[in-house]
Amino acid sequence: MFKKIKEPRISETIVDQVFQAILRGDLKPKDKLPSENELCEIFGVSRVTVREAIRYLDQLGTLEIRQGSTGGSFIKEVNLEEIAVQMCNVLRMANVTFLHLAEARASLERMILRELIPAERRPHLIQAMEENIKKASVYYQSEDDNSRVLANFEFHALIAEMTNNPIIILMHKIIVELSLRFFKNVKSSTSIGGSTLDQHAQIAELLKQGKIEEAAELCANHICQVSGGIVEKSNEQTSFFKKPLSAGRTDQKVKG
Amino acid sequence: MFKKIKEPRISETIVDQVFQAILRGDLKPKDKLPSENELCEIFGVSRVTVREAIRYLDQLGTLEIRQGSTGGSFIKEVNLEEIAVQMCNVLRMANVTFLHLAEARASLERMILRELIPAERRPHLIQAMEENIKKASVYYQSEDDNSRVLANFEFHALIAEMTNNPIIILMHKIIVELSLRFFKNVKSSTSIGGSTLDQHAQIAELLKQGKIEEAAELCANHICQVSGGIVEKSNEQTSFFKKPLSAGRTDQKVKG
DNA sequence: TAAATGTTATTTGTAATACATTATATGTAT
DNA sequence: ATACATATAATGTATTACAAATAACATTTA
Repeated sequence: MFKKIKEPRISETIVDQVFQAILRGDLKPKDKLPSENELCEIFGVSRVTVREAIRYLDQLGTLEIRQGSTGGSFIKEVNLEEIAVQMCNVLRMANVTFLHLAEARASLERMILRELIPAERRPHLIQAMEENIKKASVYYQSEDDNSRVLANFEFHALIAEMTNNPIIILMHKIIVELSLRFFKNVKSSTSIGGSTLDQHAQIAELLKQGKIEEAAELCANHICQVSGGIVEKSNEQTSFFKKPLSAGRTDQKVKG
Repeated sequence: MFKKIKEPRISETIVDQVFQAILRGDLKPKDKLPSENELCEIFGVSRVTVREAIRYLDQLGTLEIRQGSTGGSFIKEVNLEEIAVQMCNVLRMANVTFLHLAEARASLERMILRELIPAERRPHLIQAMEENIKKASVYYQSEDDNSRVLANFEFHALIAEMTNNPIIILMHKIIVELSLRFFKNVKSSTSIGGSTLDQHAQIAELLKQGKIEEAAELCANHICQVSGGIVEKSNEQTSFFKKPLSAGRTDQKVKG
């Protein structure tokens, strides 16, 4: 009969107003919000509340905040890269394992290669791939683990970028970003070696020959294979960031 | 050669400490953080700063905050549903159209049905689908648009849930959540009618007969078809939340 | 006794003020 | 003109105070 009343925080209503202004087009990227003090007057609330709202928008990647006399809060263009990083923070505590990531990425890239790249864009993709391979081959000779990993993921990112579908691109970015963090944690990137480069070249070659289905299949297998090797090396560290929760524990304490 | 120095906000370092405590396992779901005042003493900072950190964790879905004498900040289990909703807020400003969503979901579900559901789980899926169809057929007779839309998406969510891969499930949830918001905006859900129900039944039937490939294909086509009808009805409203940015505009104003 | 009502203590939510820090712009002296 | 000091305006943080919410306990009342 009656609905439970849940007063939203004042800052939330402010956030909403700003969002609405953006969606209406009253606020566009590069535009500057009034200063915190001005906003206090505009909304008739304290600076604490205004700042809370600004924090929210900031953390969402909506704002760029600069200090100094010409500083302030500026509306920012949405950046998928940032969103992906943001997502990773959230997912740190979810039960995501490296195998989940590998499985998802393998399927995703196979799917993209199969169905989501218009034929006329394929030449672009192939060219980009070949350039990446050329660049990467330099890194692969060096002993810099990090560069090798990055070059590897760059190759795979090319595939996602070709879709022109921001949702697909974002999903791929999230997976890559999470995978990268895994690499940083386990330091087993040594499993990315010359064979990786060879397989990348093969994929490009297959695409060139119009053997889409085979290229897609090889790509998926390639991901599984590399990931499998890594999981093996890192042994029990497959659990992503977090060991499985141990049983009971109800005391309430922070590390002081 | 040198990296620009960007002093992190104090609150950010606090957030990090809390994160580390969680990842180490010192803080588990249901645990209570010290009260804001206690945290002030622990970290030796003001309440403003502590609250800023708490806000961040809260918005990430890490905390549940309760007021009152037994209130406080409690660590919360990660909830994919919430994350998806959160993501949508971020994506409101990205150039995502309904067609992007439809394309992504069609491909995603086809992919899942094809490759990501272990054979032994298929019976569960089929059963769940049949139950959904039974439930949904009631709603479909009523004239409640909203219920019909929800029942429809529930069917498709079943597919994602069967993967047991949180990344895949999350991606699907994000797409569904965004699609739902679109429906709320354009009110053209009337295109979801009896034929939808029929097609759902067909998909379940095909799966029952072990015709996986055909089921996957039908599912994808079904999504495209329904979405196509909706786009047609909503005409130029395909642009999701935001019209494409008009050309220049550099003045700085908020709606005061 | 039991149910309704009032009281209290604790915790988060908001306000107001002050000062610190940062960064641009402007003026001044060499 | 260049280098340096200064002014200025914005965010970042601290402090104090009070409002509002909420569970637990105490009190009243039928």
